[in-house]
Formats: sequence, structure tokens, C-alpha cells
Amino acid sequence: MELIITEKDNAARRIADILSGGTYDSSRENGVNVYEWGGKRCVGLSGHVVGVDFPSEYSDWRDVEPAELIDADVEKTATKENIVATLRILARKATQVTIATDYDREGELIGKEAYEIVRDVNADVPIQRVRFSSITENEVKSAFDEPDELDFDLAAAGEARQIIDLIWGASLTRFLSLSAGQLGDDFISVGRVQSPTLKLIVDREREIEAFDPEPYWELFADLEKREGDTDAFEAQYFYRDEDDNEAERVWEEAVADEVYETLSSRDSATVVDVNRRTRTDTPPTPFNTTQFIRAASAIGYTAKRAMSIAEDLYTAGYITYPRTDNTVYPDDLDPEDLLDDFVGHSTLGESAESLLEADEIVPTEGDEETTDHPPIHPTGEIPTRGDVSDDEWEIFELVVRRFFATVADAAVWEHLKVVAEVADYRLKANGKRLVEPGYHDVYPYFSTTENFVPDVDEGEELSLSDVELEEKETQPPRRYGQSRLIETMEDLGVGTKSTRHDILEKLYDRGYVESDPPRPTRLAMAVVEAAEEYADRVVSEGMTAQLEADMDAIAHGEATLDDVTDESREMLEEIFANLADSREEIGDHLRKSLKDDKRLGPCPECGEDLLVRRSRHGSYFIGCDGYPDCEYTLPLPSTGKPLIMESECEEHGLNEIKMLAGRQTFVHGCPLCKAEDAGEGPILGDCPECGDEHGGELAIKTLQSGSRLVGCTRYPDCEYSLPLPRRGDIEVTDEYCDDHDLPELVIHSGDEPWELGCPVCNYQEFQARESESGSELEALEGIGAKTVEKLAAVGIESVDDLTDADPDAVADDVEGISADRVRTWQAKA
DNA sequence: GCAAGGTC
Repeated sequence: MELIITEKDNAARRIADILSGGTYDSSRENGVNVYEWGGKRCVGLSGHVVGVDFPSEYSDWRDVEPAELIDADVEKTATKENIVATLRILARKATQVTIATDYDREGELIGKEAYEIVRDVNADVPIQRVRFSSITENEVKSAFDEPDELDFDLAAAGEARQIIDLIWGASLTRFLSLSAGQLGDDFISVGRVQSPTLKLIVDREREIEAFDPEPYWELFADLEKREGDTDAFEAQYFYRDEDDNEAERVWEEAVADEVYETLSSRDSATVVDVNRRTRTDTPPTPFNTTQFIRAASAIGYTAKRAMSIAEDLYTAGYITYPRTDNTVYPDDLDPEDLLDDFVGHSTLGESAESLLEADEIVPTEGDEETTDHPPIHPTGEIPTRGDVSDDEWEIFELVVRRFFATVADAAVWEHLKVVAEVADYRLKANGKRLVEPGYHDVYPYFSTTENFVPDVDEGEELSLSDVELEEKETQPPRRYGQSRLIETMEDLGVGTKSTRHDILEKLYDRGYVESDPPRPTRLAMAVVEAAEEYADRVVSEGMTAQLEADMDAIAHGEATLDDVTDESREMLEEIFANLADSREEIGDHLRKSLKDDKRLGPCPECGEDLLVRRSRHGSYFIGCDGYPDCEYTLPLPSTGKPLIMESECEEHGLNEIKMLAGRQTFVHGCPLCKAEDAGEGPILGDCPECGDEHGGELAIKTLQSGSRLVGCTRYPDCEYSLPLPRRGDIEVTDEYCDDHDLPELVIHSGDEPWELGCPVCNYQEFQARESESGSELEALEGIGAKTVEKLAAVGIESVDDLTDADPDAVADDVEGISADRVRTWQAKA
């Protein structure tokens, strides 16, 4: 029995299909698919099924000095036990093992991991290795016809990376976390890839913070032909700077005014130069992961979302493997055959048919040609619109159209530059026209905006009008967007096609960046500063560059795994020697930055800082840093995680707050304004729960959701609350309840005012009735206790009340209840 | 509970 091992299930199934001619049987062992035919079995791993870690005696962060990790053993343990177990069972019975993991360095290491599992249970079985760049019949069959050996040196190169990454990452992460006392979920992490990426973001932020805007002026005017009926076109003033380059920005106001005066006083300009040229706009190259993410981001997808959709489309068989560096289609991809698959399709067919009309189809090629996977392209399998979500379809169409574009013709633009003179001043207009749309016809994601400038002749007089002088300011550099960051990581050689987008997510998870485009927190800046000072290697892309060189040396037999890891350990020892004395200083700085990230501005009561805090129950609120001397608090909405925005409230000097809750994310604004204008209405009296002890008071409140209640001003510390109806004006009368010393309330909605009375008495009466009429309501099918409570808050307390009620009014008044539901209940009642 | 790299 021959056993074939692949890197993933998907590859196992496709190889089984090719080698068996579609006759394989599949079964499941321990939740792992096994494909079987004519004396062969094929099983897929799930990437690495073993991982490196320290022995368990190193696992308590407080008991182990971080520096001890440098020389600790590094063990390999199974991380996917069911797969390892299955592999062991299959390997025992095997008479031949073939490793068919991906054709790249990490694939070689995964292959070696499988090799060791096999060897452990079967000391003698021959183990061979096959390599292929894409899972197509030709490639796979010829790979299996000429099997090779595992490349242990290449695998060792990968192991060196694992060890170095673990030792550096774990020891420095623990050091920073311990120094700042951040030991829970909020540890402070450092790593060979995440930290240089974070430094990119932090460096850009430093430029932005240091930026000093400078004013400048630009001048525009409209030009128009005197004859014919063409439209006017816009021209811009320019001059020659000291390097004889064309410059449009005027740096002195007086000069700008002078030009403006002159241009405004004239009504004509003379054409002094006409320059026409055609430009070829070559079609884009095939998608690798990075370029795919970039294109998806241009149509509104985050890196994470784009990859997640691509993975789904891949698993469903509509597109090829989405993690690839390759930008050259393999030889066995026949573009004509693939185009044929789209002929006749309702939305994609027309483009495919037009492309098939070409005499010759030659796809574009990028610079990178790798051995692991082809560029991302459609497989020819087309989902129907019902099979996939709108987002999936949009991404599928992007991949299809990108493939179309790579086999389409170039586009041709005509550029027309006109220079006209007014007195000693010059104006220029740049026109462009798309003469041959070429690939743009099948790939509508790039801008094809034209700019109209008419045909003019040298010496021609044009009329001049609408002179405008615009004052502007130089702008700071822009933050990196997610896709730009991923491209930069690729340029620097940091991370891999499979991990770059995950690294970005990690920076969000660790509290290092917020918002989109990612903005670094103060914590991130402090971590980068500390690393720059004591462990510069770990924030520099140079560490990866050196590691790559070392890995190449191991792969080529010029160095050993021990040579490389020993040297790396020595460097880390030196770093820790320098760090030892600065632990407290680093910790102080990190702690201060953590606090800065929670700061909103001054407390209106005592002037200390207001901070975003979390209550014991996990809900967020705003509290004063002066606590317990100052007990000032402000509430925050209960949905989402608060993000402190850059914008400040002019009235209170507090940063505004955004509540992050996925699709339900919203801007809450200044929490003090919110509390003042919407949140807290009139104070009714002392809070019966905490009034005596803490001085809490009851107030009428309107929540973010629009629902209202009588609640304690010390919320969220005190959660005492009483329900109020959603609609109607609330009148606070000057009649007081003897029992509770609270004013009686009247609700004005519709014709008859509803005398709710003392809110405490009202609630108590409601609770008393609940056991009787409440159960009466609850007896109706489809009404639960929660609903009974909601209905009571709008005065529906019995079955009679319910049958009398207007379903539409109830639906309006009560959140989460539709008029139809009310009608259903009425029918049952 | 640390990293980065596979994969889902």
C-alpha cells in the first residue's frame, strides 16, 4: 500500500482524482479525509501538524527569567493530534510513502515533519518526495514518474527560522510584558515580522506628528477657443523653478497676488506650445496575493475580508489557491480554454467572447515566478448567483476580470499638453483621451477618466476667464492603508504571502493600531521606542534579511542549523545583558503609554484625566484618574468597544468616542455632551439603592437606542433602573409620592394622558400584577417573560389591554416587536 | 497566555 501525503486536504483530493482517473473512494479517519484507489491512499495534512515550543517548566512567565528562554530546549509537539494519529495508523501499513507537500521551503519542512512521524512507526519504509508547481494532470503525473528525495537541508533552514522566531519573540515579549506588569490577555508582544511592520506605521506617524504645514497658492483659469463651439477647459499657472523644473505652487502670497492681478486683468492668452503624444497603457499582470489584496481593497474590502472570501472561493473550487507569490501563469494554463468556459455566461460571457476574437492570446507576466502555486485565477467553474453571497460574487468577478485583463490588449491614451502665455506668465492644460480602451473594457476597476482639452494651434488666441487663486497648505504624509502596508512588507521581504494580512490583524488585536487606515497607539510608539533602543534588530527588516541569507546558507550546505541558531542566541544574550538595568524604566514608559491610550481629556470636576475604564462586569465607562478622591463618571453605550478618536469636542476638550461593533459601529461623540443633551434629563430624587451611601440620584435617561428609563446617575456603578415608555412626552409633576419621595409622572401621547405616578410605585405595581395578569399574558403562546415586561412598560398588562391595542402603535413603541406578531397574539387571545 | 509559519 502506497501512502501519499499532501500539505492540505484539497490537494490530496485533487491528486487522488488525477492519479486515479476519478475512481478513488473516500473515507474519514479521526475526522481526516483519506482517498483510496488501486493500492494507494492519499491523505492531506493541514500545514504544520507539529510545532515548536519550550518544555512545560518554562511556561510560567513569573517563575522564569525571560533570558532563560534563550538557552532553553526547543521541543516539537503535535499541534494537530487527530491528523498525526491518522498518519501514524496509515504509515504503519505503508510499503511506500510519497511526500507531496507544497514546492517551497515551508513545504519541505512540513514534508520533513511528516517524514519523522512516518519513520517513528515504520523504520524501513521507503520515503520519496515529489515536487510540482500546480496540481494539473501533466505536472502531477510527471512528478510521480520521477520521484526525488526530501531536501533535509532546506527543511533545516525552515527549522532554524522556527527556533529563532520562538526564542526572540517569546523572550522579548515576556520581558516587556513583565516590565509593564501586563500579564493577562493584554501582554506586550514583539516579533521578527510584527515589530518591523509596526515600526513602519510608527515611523510614518512620527513624520505626521513632526509635520509643519506651509501655506502656498495655486492659480487656475478657464481657457476657451474663440471659434467653434468647444467647451472651455481649465488651465493652471506654472513657472520654472531654480532647477528649471515646472512648478505650480507659489510660496509667497505677494507673488501669487501679483500673478492673480495680472491674469484677472486680461481676457486672452496665446498658445505657445502644443504637445501631443500617445501612451501605451499595458494590461496588469496576474494576481499574486498582494496584488489581489490591493485590488480588493480598491473596491472596499479589508485585507482580512478579501483573503477570507478568496479562501472560501478556493475551497468551493471557483478560483485557484489564493496564497501565492507567483505572477507568471504556468505553461499548462491554456488561456483560450479558460476563456471558453465563460462563453455564453450572462454577465461574464461577453468579455470572454470579445477576447477570444483576438488572433493570438498572450498573457502578461509579472517579475516573480515561483514553484509553489500559480497566480490566482479562475478555475473555469462558475458559481451561480445563488451559490455565493454578493461579496463572494464581487470578489469572484474581480479574479475573473483580472484574468481577462491579463490576456487583453493594451489600452492607448492620447495626451495633449497646451501651454498658453499671458503677459510673462504661463498656463498649462493637460488633456487625456482614451483612444483604445483595450483591457479597460474587460477590467473596469481602474479609472479611465478623460480630461478634455480641444485641438489648438500654436499662436492661437484663446479667451481667458474665471481666474481663481487658491490658498492651500502642504499636507503631512498619509498613513499607510492596509494594502499599502502589505505591499511594503512584501517589498521589504517581511512576512509571507500567507501571513502578512494576519500580522496586520495581530497588530489590531494587540492594541497597537486602531481604525482603518491603521493608526498607532501610544503603546505601539513606546514599544517601538524601547525596541529601537535596546533590541534594534527586532524592529528592523534587517533581521529578516539576515535570516533569509542564513537560511540560504543552510539550504546550500554552507552552514548548519546549529551555526545559525547559536549565533542568533549570542546576539540575543547581548541584548538581554543591556536590558537588565533598564527594566523599571522601560516598564514605567510602557505603563504611562497604556494610560495615554485611554485618556480623553480633563475631568470637569477635578481637572485630572478622564479615562476609558471597564467595570467589574466588563462594561465600559468613563471615569476619573483621580478616583477614589474624585468619583466623576460618564456612561458609554453598551454595544461595542470604545475607540478614542482624534477629534476633540470644542466645548469640553474631550476626545470623541466611536463604538466599534462591526457593522453596527457608530460615532458616540463627546461623552459629556451626550450625557448633557440626550442622556440625563431632570433629577427626580435620591436613588433608593445607593442614595444614602454614595449620593446617587435618579434621573430620566434616554439611551443610545432611543429607549428611556429612570436610572441612577452613578451608572454603571449602580445599575438601579425603572422602565419608562418609549414614546410620549414625560411630565414631571410637583406631586410627590409619600413612600419614595419621588415626583409623580404623566405621559402625554395620543389623546389621553397616562398617569404613571411615582415610578417606583408604578414598577412595584407592575411586578405585583405580573404574577397574575402577567402570567395571563405569558400563557399566550409566543409571549415570554421579557416580552411581558416590554409590553407592561407601554401600559399593556392584561389580555384585554392587548386585544384593545393598535398593533402598529405597539410595534412603534416596543423595540423588537412587529405589528404582525401583535396581530398573531390578538388572534390567539 | 509568548513568534511565525502552515491551514480552515
